[in-house]
Parts: sequence; structure tokens; C-alpha cells
Amino acid sequence: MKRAHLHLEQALTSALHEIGVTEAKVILERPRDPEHGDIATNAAMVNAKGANMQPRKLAETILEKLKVDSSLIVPVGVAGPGFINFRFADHYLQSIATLAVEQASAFGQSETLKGQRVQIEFVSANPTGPLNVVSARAAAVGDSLSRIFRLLGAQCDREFYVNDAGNQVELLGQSYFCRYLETQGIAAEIPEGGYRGEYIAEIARKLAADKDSEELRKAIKIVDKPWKANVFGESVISWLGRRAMDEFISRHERSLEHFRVHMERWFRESELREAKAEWNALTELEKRGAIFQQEGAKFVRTSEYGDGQDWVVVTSQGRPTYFLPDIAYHLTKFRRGYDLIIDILGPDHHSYLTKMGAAMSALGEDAKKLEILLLQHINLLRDGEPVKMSKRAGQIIEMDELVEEVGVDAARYFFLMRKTTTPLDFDIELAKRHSDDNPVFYVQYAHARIESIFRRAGIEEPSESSHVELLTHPEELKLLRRLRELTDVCAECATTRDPHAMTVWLREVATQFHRFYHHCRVIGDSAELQAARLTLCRATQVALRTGLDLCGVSAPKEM
RNA sequence: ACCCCCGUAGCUCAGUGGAUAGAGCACCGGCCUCCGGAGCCGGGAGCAUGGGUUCGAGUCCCGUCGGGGGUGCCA
Repeated sequence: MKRAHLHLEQALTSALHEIGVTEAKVILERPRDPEHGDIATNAAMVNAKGANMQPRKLAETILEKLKVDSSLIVPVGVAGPGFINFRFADHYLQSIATLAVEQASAFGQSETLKGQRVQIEFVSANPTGPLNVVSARAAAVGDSLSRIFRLLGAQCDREFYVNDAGNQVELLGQSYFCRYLETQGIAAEIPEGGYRGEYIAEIARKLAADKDSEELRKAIKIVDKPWKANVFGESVISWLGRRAMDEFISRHERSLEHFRVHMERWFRESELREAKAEWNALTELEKRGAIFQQEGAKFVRTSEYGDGQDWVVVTSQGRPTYFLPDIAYHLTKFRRGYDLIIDILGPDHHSYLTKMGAAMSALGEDAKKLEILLLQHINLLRDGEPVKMSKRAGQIIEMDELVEEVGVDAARYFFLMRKTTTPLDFDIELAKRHSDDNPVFYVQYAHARIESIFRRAGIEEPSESSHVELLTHPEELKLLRRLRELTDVCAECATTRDPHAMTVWLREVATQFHRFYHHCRVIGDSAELQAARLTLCRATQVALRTGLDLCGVSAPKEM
């Protein structure tokens, strides 16, 4: 799909050669104002010195020497300080419609990232409660990004890192136990730093109704201090902690699958710990001289590898900080051979990039492969009024609640509508509204409307001999230009690591389709023109469906 | 104290170093005997501020002001 650009670039280079510029610099750009054409080049300005000519004069000379295939590109002249402008040939644009229909779901695919192995880690919420809306944004962004990377030919794995080890298991077990005791009519105080969410009480009530509850009741009775009880051969606290975590992990998986997000791997911290991976990482760091002791604690010399300070990896009590297993975990990513490793984290982890990057450098890895994407927070609104959320009081809005209320389509689309670097205002009432101020429905409506045109025409597929050369109306050509942009937009999303541009493009395609629809009658008296326009309609549908699918949003045939 | 993100139209936001800075919402006025009016057409206003780099800066660098978030052997 890039053939027009490639062709023009080569033609400009050889024209410059002919003029006598040996080291020709050719950059193609897109004029901001469509009046200036589809492609512009500043070649005459940049190469003016090399040619020893005034920019405008050089531009004229280039145009004289330039040989371009007029079925692809048409020069429109010199403008401003020396820009040379070009337009896509109608023939080229018309061929896009045919191409899209032929390629169908493969439209937009490319091999730009072929051979690249990419890993994206996202959500990775602690298994101490249900997923909340913050995770939902990460899920939408991470999953769409991976879909885009795949369309561009990369292999991309999605991964969830499960923090199922460390003292939060204990803490969760204690909180769970307290709630369980309450169901047995025994008063209990949730410990400092414990989990107070209603969802713990919920699973405790479930447990009380479970057959394992019998065993638990017996165990509690024999000991005077219920905390010291053992059940199924281990302490009641750790048994409960693991049980609660497993429950939450499978709930996370269900929530994500329902949100159309499938993780290739759920990487458990407990596996790392069992293999002593954190201590192996420490040994490796020590071997490389990257560890020093101070006041009984062990520090990693991250400051020597680009971070602002050194960080504790083992406390003076001899316990690893969370950073050590994290290092071990990231080391596995590098050792698994990925070319690009992306972590999507919340804005509170902004120290992570230099810190983890430095640790990886200290271990001899190429830290440039690791990228940390800091996803900004979301503010939930209802008709413009903020929805109060307090994690401490356990009043979080669950991802499932939000998705149930607004639907997967609206939720995923809304989460992508802002750049990842911008905090997102999510208005629940707006997302639910089926009206023209809701962008999701605007885009989906365009797709459904096309389907209805085919129904109305009584035709399933556009005919093969579909005279696309008849697509010459300005609105038709503008629509074709939009469809051509799909590969550009995908490439942009991949480079910026942000699917947001896809939602902007989708809206533009939908807008241009509605304009075309208004100005050009599809079902008409000329069979040839009808065939050509049906082809354009199908091509638009293909493009919309691809874009929506990359966002994880459905493309309905009727609404 | 330090660190990160952000200041563009009344509101929410686009804007790969290039030409006269764009959309949506809201507001006003038009358009259905016509393929889905969940649509189309028309109408106004703006780059927080001071420097610097450049032939050229909303975009890159430094300062100031304003908003949001975070941090000091907790995860």
C-alpha cells in the first residue's frame, strides 16, 4: 500500500542525481492542508545548498526532470518557500477499493515488524481483590496494542504477572479468616494493612456454605487460639490465603476473557520463588559486582547504570524487597528472547523505567529493549459529576460492574479515546447513551448502515467487474484517501505505543462515509455506477471492521 | 525537597520541526414524497508565560506560573 510513496521517493532521488546532487536528501511528508495535495516534499529546500540553487528554482528544475508513473502520482506544482506538492492519481485511489474488498480481513496487514518478538505485560493486578476500573484501561490499551503489533507481522505475547507470593498471602489469609469467623458468629478484627473490601466477606460467606467449612470448624474448636489452627496439614491462615488468591486469579481471568482480552501466559511469582530465582538473580548481580552492603542492607548499584540512586534489594532483616523478585522476573523476559518488552504500569511507577533498566544493564542485558508505558489514571463521571472512589475503604468500582453497565464495546472504545499520557475522564452515562454524542455508536452505525445498503440492494457481495474507475466524485475520492490511511495509522499506533490514533481515524472514516452517502446515491439506475459504489461501501466496511477489531470493539450488521 | 504527566476554541480533546492550527460536544440556522435523520450542510473563537535552538516551533531545550499524580530499606 506504500507503493506510491516508494515510487515517488525513488523518482525524486534520481531527479536530484541528474541535477548533480550526489547526496540527495528526500523526505516525504503529508501537508496539513489537503488543498496542498496528498504528499509534499521539502527536497528543494533541504538540497538547495548541495545544488547551489535557490530553493524555488531547484524545485522547478526537479519538476522538469522528474519522471513519475502518472497512474500513481500527479505533481501539482511548487508552493510556498519551495515545497513540491503531489496528489494521488485517481486510478491509484480507486485501486484501493478493489484491494480492500479482495483482501478482506487481511486488509491493512503488513510485514513491517516481521520476525520481531514482542511481549506486553499489563494489568498484573494483585490477586487480593477483583479487578478495578484502572485495570480495565490497562487491559484495553495493552490488548489493542498487541493486536496492532500482530497486524504488522510481529509475534506478540500478552502476559499477566501474578503477585501470589510474599506477605500479602498471609495478610489476605488473615483478612479472609476474620470474615470467616464473623460468619461463625465470632467477632474478629482485621489486622493493620489487611483487606477490608466487601468482596472478602462475600467469598467468606461462600466458604461457610462450602463442604470444606466442616473441616475448618473442627480445627478452630480444638485450639483455644483459632489463629494457630491447622487445616488440611497446614496453617489455617496460609491455607485460606492461597484459597482466596486462587479464587481472585480465576475471577481476573474470567473478567478479562469477558472483556475480550486473552493472556498467553499467567506468570506466577510463586513459581519464581520456588525456583529461588530471586536469590539466583542476586548471586548474578553480586558476581558482576553490582551489589554493595550498607547498614546491613544490600543495595544494587543502579546509580552506575543510569538511575538517580541505588536501591535496596535485601533489607537489613535479610528479607528481599519486592524489587528483587521483580528483577528476577524481568530477567526471565530478557532471557526468553524478546526483542521488545513493554510493561504497562500506573503513573505511580514512574521511577520504574530507569530503575529496572539500570538493573537489567547491571545484569548485562540491553536495557533499550525494555519500555515502561505509564498509563495515566481514569476519573469516573456520571453526567459530569465525579464518582467517588476510595480504595482504602474498599469502595472501588469493579471492572465487571462498569463493563456490565456500559457494555464491552463502549468501555473498550472509551478507554482508547485519550492518549495514554493523558488522564481519562470516563462518563458512564455518556458511554451508555445511544445517541449522536456517543462516538462508539457513530462508528458502529456507519458499519451497520453499509450492511443495510447491501440488504436493500439485494446483493451479497459487490460484483467482480465493478467499474471502480467511475468513483470520481470528490466525496468518493476523499473516502478512498481515508481508507488508504489504515496502514499509516497502524504504524503510528505501533511507534507511539498508543492505540488512541485508531479511534481518531475510525471516526474520520465514519464521518467521510456519511458524507459520501449523503452526496452519492449508491442504489441507482446505472448498474455500473451502483457496482462501483457497492465496492466502495464494502471496502469501507472492511476498513471499519479492521479498525474496530483492533480496538476490540464489535462491528454490528444492524443496530 | 525531588520525580513524572499535562496546560491548544465555552467544554472534552487531535495536531510525524513546515504553508492560513483542526475535530466532537454545546449554541444558532437550514435539510427527510429520496438507499437507516443514530445522518448531512452552514455559522465563532484558541497554542499559559519568558527566553533559546532553527531558514521555519503548538511541536525540541531551559526558566516561570498553573493543574494532576507520585516518592524516601511497603508491594
